[in-house]
Amino acid sequence: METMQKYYISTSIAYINAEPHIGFLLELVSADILARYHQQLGEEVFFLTGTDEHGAKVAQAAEKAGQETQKYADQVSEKFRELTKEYNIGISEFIRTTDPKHIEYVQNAWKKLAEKKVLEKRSYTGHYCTGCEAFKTEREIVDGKCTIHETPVEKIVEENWFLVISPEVKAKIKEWLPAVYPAHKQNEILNILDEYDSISVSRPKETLKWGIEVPNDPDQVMYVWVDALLNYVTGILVAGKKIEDVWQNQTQIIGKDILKFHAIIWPALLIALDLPLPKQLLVHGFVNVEGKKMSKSLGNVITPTQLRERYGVDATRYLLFRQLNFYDDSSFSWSEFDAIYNGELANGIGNLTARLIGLLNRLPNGQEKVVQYLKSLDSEPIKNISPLKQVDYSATLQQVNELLKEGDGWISDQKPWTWTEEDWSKYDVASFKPLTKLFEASVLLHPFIPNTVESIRDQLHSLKSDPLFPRLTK
RNA sequence: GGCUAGGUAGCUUAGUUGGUUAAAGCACAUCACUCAUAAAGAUGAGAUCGAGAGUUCGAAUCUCUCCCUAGCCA
Repeated sequence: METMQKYYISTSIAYINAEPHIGFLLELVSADILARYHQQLGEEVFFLTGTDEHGAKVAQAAEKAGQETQKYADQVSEKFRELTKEYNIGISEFIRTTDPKHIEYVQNAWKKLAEKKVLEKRSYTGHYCTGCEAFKTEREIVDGKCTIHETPVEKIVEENWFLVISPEVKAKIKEWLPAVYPAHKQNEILNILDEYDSISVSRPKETLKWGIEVPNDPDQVMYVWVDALLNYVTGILVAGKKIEDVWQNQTQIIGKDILKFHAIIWPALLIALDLPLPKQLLVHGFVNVEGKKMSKSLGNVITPTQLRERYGVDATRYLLFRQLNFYDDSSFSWSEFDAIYNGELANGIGNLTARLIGLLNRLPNGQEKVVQYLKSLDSEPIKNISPLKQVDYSATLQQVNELLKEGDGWISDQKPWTWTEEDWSKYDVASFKPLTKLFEASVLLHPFIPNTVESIRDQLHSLKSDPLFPRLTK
């Protein structure tokens, strides 16, 4: 028997020191679109997301909230899980780095790293910023303060475990670079790669309490990134599956801020653990708001719930990929979202569907013919030419709009509302172009707005129309 | 300071290896229409393609210098 082609897609896991915002929503939806597209292609899809819950910042946030750390983590993690439900994100598993299975695997993995002698204990002197959870270089410190957080850095001398990035590992990473998209990110990695021979991967317990203990060295706690990255493996175990059954044909989606970790530490870990490197690493940009960086202090944070309340789930999913540049930084603006909502969703696909159904109702035995015709259409060719195959979201939506335009244009040209019964009898439903175009568009749209595509199908089957996207009035 | 990406019509963007009047959508103006969610259609106006210099018969596209934006690294 032929085995199904497999597809493993993951987002980065969200750090729980803040609540979900539009940036993480974008990442979740981007993964969901690819997951649904590969399901359309008949592949067996495993889709993982989750929360990253260790590190000093989480402990601090919990303390500030006056809560026990684990309770705090439970609570914030739940908000991210709710987000996946709110936006119809079809995940297979939601991994939490405080899951006992995760912790157990990470400790075993560490032992394996130790056996392979890629870990070394050394003394380290540095200036640490708790805000960044990282040691800072002299340039990054002004007047003894971190330039990002403007809080004092501490001078620290301590014993740390280091992950050695050997020349062999570097060579393997270089070979793997074509997996990184967009391609220009590959150069960035090459530059960074030369600068690291080893990376500190643990901290003394007294400075970092909230984390996974280093096996056989109870005074040390793992650096959050070692712990966090392994979620991509442990998520499979938590889902009750075997690693080798899922760990094939992986696509990982991350934000550009964590490229370094995914392009150096992560491959180094995988190589040491004898696991293949990901097939594809997609790196997306940041979402700014009206041209400015989104931040709590500016008070311009856009939440997923605000978007849903204004546009609804599917419209938001569409707008995110129509208006924002996934692979670059881009700027969110309410007025742009409104304009595209009205222009392409209400006036475009929504209106065409209603218009089409109105006309098809004039066709003698219309409903029966339409149902039969739709049944006979084959969606295979459309799926296979979808630019989603090249992970090109915006080209896909552009194609959708061209199809809809063709459909609308045909109606305006042929003026079927002027046809007599005799005229109608000359047309069979298969040559009614807008119906075909709408069908093709809906196949391409399915991964983006699955519920709406379902409604379109239902409305065509019943030939009763109901506005898919009610116009925004202001 | 080094590196990466970007700077194209009011806005958001396309522009493959240099080649005829620089493309699309939104917004705008005019005309026409009424099957549809006060929607759809046609036409038009709107760009010295960040600045300068160079290579070339010819550059938004290649080279150099500079300016601005975002980011990564030291």
